[in-house]
Amino acid sequence: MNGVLSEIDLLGLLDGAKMRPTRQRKALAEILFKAGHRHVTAEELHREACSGGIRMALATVYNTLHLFTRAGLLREVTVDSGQRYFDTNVSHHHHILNEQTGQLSDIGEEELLISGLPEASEGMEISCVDVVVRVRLADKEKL
Amino acid sequence: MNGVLSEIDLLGLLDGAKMRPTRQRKALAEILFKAGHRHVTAEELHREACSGGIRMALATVYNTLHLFTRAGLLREVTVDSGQRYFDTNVSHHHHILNEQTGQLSDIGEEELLISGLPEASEGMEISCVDVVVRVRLADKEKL
DNA sequence: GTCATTGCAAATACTTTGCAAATCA
DNA sequence: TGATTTGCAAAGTATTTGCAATGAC
Repeated sequence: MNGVLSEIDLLGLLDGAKMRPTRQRKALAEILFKAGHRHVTAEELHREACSGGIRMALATVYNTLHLFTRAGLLREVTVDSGQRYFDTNVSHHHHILNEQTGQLSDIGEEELLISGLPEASEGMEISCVDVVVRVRLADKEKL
Repeated sequence: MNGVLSEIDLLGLLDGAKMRPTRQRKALAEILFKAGHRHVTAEELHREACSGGIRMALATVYNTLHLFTRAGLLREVTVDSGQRYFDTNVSHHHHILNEQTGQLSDIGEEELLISGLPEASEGMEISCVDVVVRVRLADKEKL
């Protein structure tokens, strides 16, 4: 079954990250990792957990997202100055952002070729290059 | 004098944007536009204004930044989920971000060549493509 | 049973709104 | 003078912290 993790996998995931498998963490890990790649905000994830009947403070969602990120299970994506997005795809890649809905999707790193990148200045190194393609509804009224 | 705007220019700038030349706006416009291109956060700009002896609420700085942005005098840059940056260079271009200091600098649009961009899906159009090159102090301890 | 770790209330950081005061015609 | 616009206090979001309660061993 593509993308589906069993209970065992979730436990292994948490254990590998040296995190105790609490009720809340298991619930969040399941939502995040059970079905393919996802992009979530803390608020969305919290809402989903609540819908699933898991009582949890929003702050716990934030704490868990940060712990997962530190453990390399998630990656933070910066596309909005108002909200943090977390991506379950931790390999390096780029993003398409729907400006109207806030919906994010992936562009594989290998799909884009960027040339002309400047040298990092003396003593500095490039840590990563992020591309965000912003899209919106096409303007039908265009003259 | 390279990059220096006279009082007349500042007034013309505000007038062109149909904004009344209040004491606060003139002060902020002077800080922003008197010397080449800048990248500022509201907080930084407020601090500078205060240092220059111009009393002003932080909220006024935000309001003015938004008004300037709507008037096309500034452009918002998204590189950090925690803070809004405003850029006095309103032509389309890319950025280098120093992850340690938060310092931003420009990469001209013509310097980078990006190939392999996906088509916008049906009914959508690409509004812009933003590249952020994140740099940090080179790791001298590298093995 | 112990004690590192968790989960969440309260605090903080950042930004926006609503309206009294100021400004221009 | 009256409509319009401004500037800022207060309110609203988004996120982080500190510590009492918990739960893994």
